[in-house]
Amino acid sequence: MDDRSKVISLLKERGYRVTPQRLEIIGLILEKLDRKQHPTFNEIFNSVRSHTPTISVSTVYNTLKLLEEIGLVVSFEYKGETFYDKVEKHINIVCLDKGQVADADPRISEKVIKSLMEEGIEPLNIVVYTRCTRDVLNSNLPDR
Amino acid sequence: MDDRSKVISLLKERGYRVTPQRLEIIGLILEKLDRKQHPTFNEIFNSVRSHTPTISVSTVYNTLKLLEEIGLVVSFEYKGETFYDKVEKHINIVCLDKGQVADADPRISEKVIKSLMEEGIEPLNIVVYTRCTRDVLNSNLPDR
DNA sequence: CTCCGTGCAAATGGTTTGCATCTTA
DNA sequence: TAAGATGCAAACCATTTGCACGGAG
Repeated sequence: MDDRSKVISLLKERGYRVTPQRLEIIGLILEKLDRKQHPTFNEIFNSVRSHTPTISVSTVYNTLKLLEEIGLVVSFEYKGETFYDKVEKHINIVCLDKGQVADADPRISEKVIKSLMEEGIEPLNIVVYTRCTRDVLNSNLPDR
Repeated sequence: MDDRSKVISLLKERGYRVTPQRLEIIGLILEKLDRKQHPTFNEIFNSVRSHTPTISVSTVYNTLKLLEEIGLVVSFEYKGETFYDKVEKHINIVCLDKGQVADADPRISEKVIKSLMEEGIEPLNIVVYTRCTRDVLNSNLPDR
């Protein structure tokens, strides 16, 4: 069962309705996250709008909040914008110089998360702010 | 030489003027950070205002940005608010349930920062979002 | 005396809210 | 058909901007 189907049954389970708008948003955000992107609200809103021009901001906001609540995505804020991300455990590196966001090397993430878990901290999302150099961001440069 | 004096000479060095407003803000924020607080913009603004009622929002914003630039503080955003913090290396735990912010146990922070540095990442600020339990936040519960 | 900094008010931009209308279950 | 979702516009709130005035160097 893929993520999309999982989310749909989760929605039904918890008494939320499955609407075309929600399906559209779920499909698009999963697509972006699969590509290792860290989409902002506006990026998500714009791609949703390009498919469904009448959809409203409030619907997209509500849906994203819902998806966060049911554990499909996590979010964090930077420079006044909300970024969305997959729940899968990893570290987000925010480059203070360029304002870019990228995943840290999985091996680093694994090590750090292990340290945290050993001390009883279950991280849902980790954001590390740094002055980045290319080699830190590795090959995971954001492609937006 | 204490932090306050260091900042003042840094300002002069870089050609920034030392104004009574800046001194006031620097004094108050250092006081809060020394108490292990994680003040928001509004908390800082309000205490500054209570001492200097005519100071403007823009001055406080400008000064905080300046202090971040010269490396006195770091900041991160959560639920639409900006939190300020000391630069000293440590991990901030944000509790998604209660919206509280607290420092992680120094021993955990040390371990995690060591892992990051070993991989060439120099963290200026680390924020871990979690569903907190009292024992994770330890004795470092925020006192605001 | 000259810039830089300040204060004020208006503008901006992301997010939320209220409400009438529509739709899922 | 009834509770819940949607779309729209207005409201909100944190932050930024423009500009005349004031003070640090």
